[in-house]
Amino acid sequence: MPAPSSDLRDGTARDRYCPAMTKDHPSAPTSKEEIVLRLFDLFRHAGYEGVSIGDISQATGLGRSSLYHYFPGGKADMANVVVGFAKVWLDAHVLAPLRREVPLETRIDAMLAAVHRFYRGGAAPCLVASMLLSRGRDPVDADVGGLIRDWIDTLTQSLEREGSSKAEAAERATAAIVGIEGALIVAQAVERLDIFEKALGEARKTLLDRG
Amino acid sequence: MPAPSSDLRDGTARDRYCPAMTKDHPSAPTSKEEIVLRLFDLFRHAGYEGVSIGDISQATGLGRSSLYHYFPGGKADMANVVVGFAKVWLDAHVLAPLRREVPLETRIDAMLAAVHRFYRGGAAPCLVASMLLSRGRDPVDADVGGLIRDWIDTLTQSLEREGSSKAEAAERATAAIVGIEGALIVAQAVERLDIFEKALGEARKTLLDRG
DNA sequence: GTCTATATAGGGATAGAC
DNA sequence: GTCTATCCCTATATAGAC
Repeated sequence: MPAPSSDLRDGTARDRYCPAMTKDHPSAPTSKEEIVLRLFDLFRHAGYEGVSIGDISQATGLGRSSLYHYFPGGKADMANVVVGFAKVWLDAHVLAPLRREVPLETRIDAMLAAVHRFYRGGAAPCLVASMLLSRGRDPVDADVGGLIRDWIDTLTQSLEREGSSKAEAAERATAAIVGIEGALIVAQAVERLDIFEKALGEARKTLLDRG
Repeated sequence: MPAPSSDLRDGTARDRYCPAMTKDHPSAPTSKEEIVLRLFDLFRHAGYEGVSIGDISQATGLGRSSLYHYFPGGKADMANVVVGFAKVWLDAHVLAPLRREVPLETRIDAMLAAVHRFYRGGAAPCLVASMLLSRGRDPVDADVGGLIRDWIDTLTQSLEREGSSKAEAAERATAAIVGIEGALIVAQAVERLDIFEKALGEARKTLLDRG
């Protein structure tokens, strides 16, 4: 498995040079945020149990000692930080636009653009789906399901502001997210990214239809 | 993680008593099909890397030696057999009804009933989604994505017989399966099985709407 | 077929020097 | 902060007796 870059960096993240970069990983490691981004990519692709410290060391270019320096709690710590990062990123880029005081269409399109970026056009799996697999067997205590819950809730509230009843808004919000999550699975299973693109379009229709 | 029964047994599977049943697992093991059913449950819930031989031994009540007797190829062998089982079950219970010469509504309802049973009303994850996680890193050579591909193709053909164009039939078939797969993820993430039930209803509408 | 015992590798994690 | 070396546990898999 290669270690693709997430391209989820914020403008605020000024990369700094890291002298530790040495051997058999694709490119130089950088800031702590960059490290977290690579961890995020690993966990979303392989789940908690599917990622080894060796994988992480290779993907980041950091030795074991460095990793345990940044994450004293070990692998569980890393996973929790990754979930926290996802929560922050989701809130900043996907949910925040939904709370703005702009037309519904503008809000939805902003959300969908962020979603497209977040999942790399359907090429990157959902962290929640990947981390759900080991729930109950792993030492990760972060609330992964809460990411989906927050997303549904915020989207529901955004639709309610347009006059929909709470029940109908919740139904549409849920349906849209169900379609996105399902498209990620199916697109990867049959290796057809157009399925994800199509699903985003369907979600848009679901959310805007006589909004 | 408990070891729930799949309730996917065929009528043809006559359970036979197995003397090896001994210690700390929920109920007596039985035929080889019963063993595969338990493996299926383990892999769908935890993925390939998330299941250990110890887990399997406990869930089946079989010692390591017995497991390697039934599956000489070890864990990879077990996973491949499980994927093969899923393929056979899917074909027999989900796809076969779609090929029958009965009204479309009858075909779709038969498929949905089987799907409901297959996923235990949304409580059981999709094997494909779980096994996709380790693809490329594990020794499983079975084509897990092929399960989804076959499903889409058979459903598409079933819709085409009703006069839909191939393109539209494929779109609807894909959308229905996307909704089902997504509902499994979301339902488990937010722990609301009604989301899965609702998704089956939506799939039905998608597939039958002016079919 | 199943058991006990074991081989071998890889996992996560830590110690202590630098 | 990073390195080297190491500890300890678990994992898969096998051998050989019954």
